[in-house]
This record gives sequence, C-alpha cells and structure tokens, in this order.
Amino acid sequence: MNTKKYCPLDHTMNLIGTKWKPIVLFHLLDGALRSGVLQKKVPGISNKMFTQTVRELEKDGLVERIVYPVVPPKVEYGLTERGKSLKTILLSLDSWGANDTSNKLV
Amino acid sequence: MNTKKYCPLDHTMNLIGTKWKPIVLFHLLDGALRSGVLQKKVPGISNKMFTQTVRELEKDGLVERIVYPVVPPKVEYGLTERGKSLKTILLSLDSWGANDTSNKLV
DNA sequence: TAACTATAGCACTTTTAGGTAAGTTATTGT
DNA sequence: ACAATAACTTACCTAAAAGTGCTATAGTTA
Repeated sequence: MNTKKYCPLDHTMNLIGTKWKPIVLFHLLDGALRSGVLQKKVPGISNKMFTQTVRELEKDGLVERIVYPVVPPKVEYGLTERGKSLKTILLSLDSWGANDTSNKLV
Repeated sequence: MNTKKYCPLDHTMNLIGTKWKPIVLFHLLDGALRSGVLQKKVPGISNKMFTQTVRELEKDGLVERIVYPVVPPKVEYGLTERGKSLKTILLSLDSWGANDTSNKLV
C-alpha cells in the first residue's frame, strides 16, 4: 500500500527539472554525439556541470554512455528508449519558446 | 541585426525552467485559484518560495494577479493567454511522468 | 622525450536557492 | 479592547548549486 498521494509533475521534475537536462537531451534527439561535441552545443555550461548532468541522466536511464577504449578518450552519449520517449515534450518546449511573442519583441 | 544565435530551449528555460514554476502553472490550468488554495496544492513549497515564484511568473506575463481590496486580503492567481499557451506542454510533462515505467516499478 | 589529445575527477570558492520565524495590514466577530 | 484572519514582506541563516583551476591518463606525432 502506498500512502503517498500523487503529486502532479513530481516525478517528471525529479528527472528532468533542472536548467541543463532538457537542453542536453534536446541535442541528442538527432542521434548520439561525442562528449566534446555535445558539450559545445550547450552554451554556457561548465565542464563540471556537463559531466554531472550527463551522469545523472545516465543514472536515471535517459541517456546511454558509450566508451571507446582509445587514447585520447572517446565517449559518446545517446538517448535510451526512455530518453527518446521525451522527444515530443522536448520539441514542444523548444517550439513554444521559439514562437513565444516576447522572444521576438523584447 | 541580432548577433546572438538561436539557442534551443534557452528562452523556454529562462521562463519556466525552475523546480516550482511548472507545478504552479499546472495547478492553474483548471482556472484561477486563491493564493492560499494554490499554495496548498504545491507540496513542499515554502511560503517564501511560493510568493517568489508567482511574482516571477507574473512579471513574465504567464500568470495574472487579481487583488480584491478586502480585509483580510484576497488574492487570486490565474493564467494569462500566454500562460494558457503552455497547457499542452504542462499536460504532456505530467502524463509522461505518470506513465513512465520507473515511476511504477521502483 | 616532450607536447598534444579528449574526457573527467578533485579541491576549493563563490553564488544562488531555499528555510524559519517574525512583523504588517485593516476589518470583523467576541 | 483584542484576537483572528490572508497574504504577504523582511531579516537572517543554512544548504545546495555552480564556477574555477588543477590533475591524470596513454598513445600518437613532432
């Protein structure tokens, strides 16, 4: 028996409710990317926050980390099936922002 | 001429990319609510964060603050048209979390 | 042999988010 | 007279998030 009542958005916010996670996930929608390439696509993120963000996304099963045993290191990040299920939401978020009036007028 | 390139999700994240904003907005989807009622619907939020959150949402034109000049005070919050345009996204976020497997199995 | 590479970890500091408790308001009911 | 009320506001403090700079790795190329 579960005594905790359902709290709207609670689960979702715990998984992707941070500043960087949706942005990182968004850039993986078109396919896996090398670590450095992905990081460059996220303007303003620090090295530390990037690592921390993808680590959490990996822990939560939203992204997959593929390590190639070469030197210098090569690591790719891609969406898992669970991560891909966010596609609609991520595209909606982006297109909302792109179409929102204040984005154009200010 | 605008020299800044378009950064996906940047605008969206600036407006609603915090822990509390999506939750507050979600609870207003069915119509305006009195301040106290709305706050009770957001579990775990402190009085201070609630006030701060709705103030920012108001500043950004996503919610409307309606003050009734009575004593004791009566204040209602409702979505603006701009706020209502988030409806699809908010519902998607909620239903994603509700259907996400790990939410059931863990 | 020394520099370069891509990725990430670590220690340290700063910045921001957030919590707690108190005070403010003006009218109504006791 | 005074307590109760709803919605804040402020001051003060702690905890969490995030930035900065340094380190390690090991094979390839100059």
